Amino acid sequence: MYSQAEENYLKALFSLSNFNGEVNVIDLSRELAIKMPTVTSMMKKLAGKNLVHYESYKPLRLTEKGKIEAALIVRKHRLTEMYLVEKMGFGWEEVHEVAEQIEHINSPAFFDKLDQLLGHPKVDPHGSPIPDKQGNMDVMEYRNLGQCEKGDTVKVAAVTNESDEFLMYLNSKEIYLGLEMVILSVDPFDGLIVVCYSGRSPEAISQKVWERLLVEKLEKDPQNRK
Amino acid sequence: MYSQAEENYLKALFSLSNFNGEVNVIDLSRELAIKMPTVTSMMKKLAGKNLVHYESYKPLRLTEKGKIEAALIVRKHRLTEMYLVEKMGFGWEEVHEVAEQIEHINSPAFFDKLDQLLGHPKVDPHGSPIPDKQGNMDVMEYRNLGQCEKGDTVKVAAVTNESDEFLMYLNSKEIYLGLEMVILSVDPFDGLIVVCYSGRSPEAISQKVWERLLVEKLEKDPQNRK
DNA sequence: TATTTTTGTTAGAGATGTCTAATTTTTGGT
DNA sequence: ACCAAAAATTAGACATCTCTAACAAAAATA
Ligand SMILES: [Mn+2]
Ligand SMILES: [Mn+2]
Ligand SMILES: [Mn+2]
Ligand SMILES: [Mn+2]
Repeated sequence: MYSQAEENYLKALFSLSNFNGEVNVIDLSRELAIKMPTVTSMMKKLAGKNLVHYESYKPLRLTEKGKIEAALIVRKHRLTEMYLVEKMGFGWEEVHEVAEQIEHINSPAFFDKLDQLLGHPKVDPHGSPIPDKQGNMDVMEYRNLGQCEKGDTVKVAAVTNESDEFLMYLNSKEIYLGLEMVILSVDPFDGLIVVCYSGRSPEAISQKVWERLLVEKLEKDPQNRK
Repeated sequence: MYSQAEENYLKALFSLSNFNGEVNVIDLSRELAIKMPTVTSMMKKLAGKNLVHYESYKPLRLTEKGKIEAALIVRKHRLTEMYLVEKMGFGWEEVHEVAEQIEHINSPAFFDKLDQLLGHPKVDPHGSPIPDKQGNMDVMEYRNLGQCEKGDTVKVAAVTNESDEFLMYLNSKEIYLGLEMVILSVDPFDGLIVVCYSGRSPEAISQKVWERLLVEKLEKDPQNRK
């Protein structure tokens, strides 16, 4: 239906859309590593296909149709990642690149099968929600580790960066989705957070790392677990 | 490494290469449904990459490098088809189109994983041999059903056409790879072959169908098999 | 062998998606 | 309000892959 290039622009617009849904040309340009004039001309093309609202010098916005089409590509990407991890035995640090390619495959039957074999999963291996077949995506209400305080018990719910270096760093620290950790201290000066998990000795987490971790805050009730 | 277009030309050249390895521009043009001038210019480009021997008005030939690259794409196609059928539950009539796309994915780890999960299969769901990682492909010595005679017992070994209509026709007749059939009669005039298999009542097979079936001739020894 | 048909090449153009250089508009600081 | 910096657009070019029209070579036929 849409070219691979068009799909990549839609997906980038979708992920850059903030609360008001506005995206600047320069941000899209940086995200895709494509120069601004190229972005501008593609935006005019997508506007012609009713996928983007475009007016000169105004911020970009996806149309309703554009949002749905983008979400459907994100769906294919995330189903692919989930299948690669759950059914084929890849690590969560190995799947983003190849999913970036497989998401452009045109075969509804193929992606329906992934979804079926996975039992209609709601999140991908990085904790991101998988949009449904209508293009609706749940908004997850996770918080940043930095928004927690000493004494909180939190559960790792998602990562906001999929680079293999970052994920391999987490692997080396034995940090994975679902892991529960207790916050021992938060340093307001350098942003260092010390946590304890899995019965290991306390571990310092730098801001660079915790900025990329989303967590769920658990009730302070150590009784009813472990 | 190579573009999707280049890969499709390589694969078509590979499959059209007959005993002497020569392919005419017009045949490649028909196979790919691409006009002859376009084919000529792509051949010059592939010759520049040392994948094709090209001389004006002479038949086309893949270089050794071209043969290997082509075989490696065929390998990806056939591993994909095998995985879709064996591990995901697709029918053999559903997989060719999507494999046509997935074969262009650039991810050695992905195809190595398919190969490993499948236990290093030697043939695909249509009975075609899967080239190894060096690009070597076995030459199967199957014969056409038309080259058999009354009384022969044969085993269906491969199909030479992957259209879903043909494969669904075979499905409807309960003909599949590995099926053994006895040839009851061969009509030299209209090419009709009557066979018996699976304890069913005799079935007439038209030339259009048997031309697309490759079989293995079994020893005439009804003793050691049911 | 001469003619016709088939096959293949050349020339020129269009669609897509990218770039750089130059210019314009908007934004932010003084 | 003015100026400088940042952001965005316009203009023009290029690579890739495709096409049609015209022409040339090779093969088939008479
Ligand atoms: Mn991803
Ligand atoms: Mn992509
Ligand atoms: Mn196939
Ligand atoms: Mn293909």
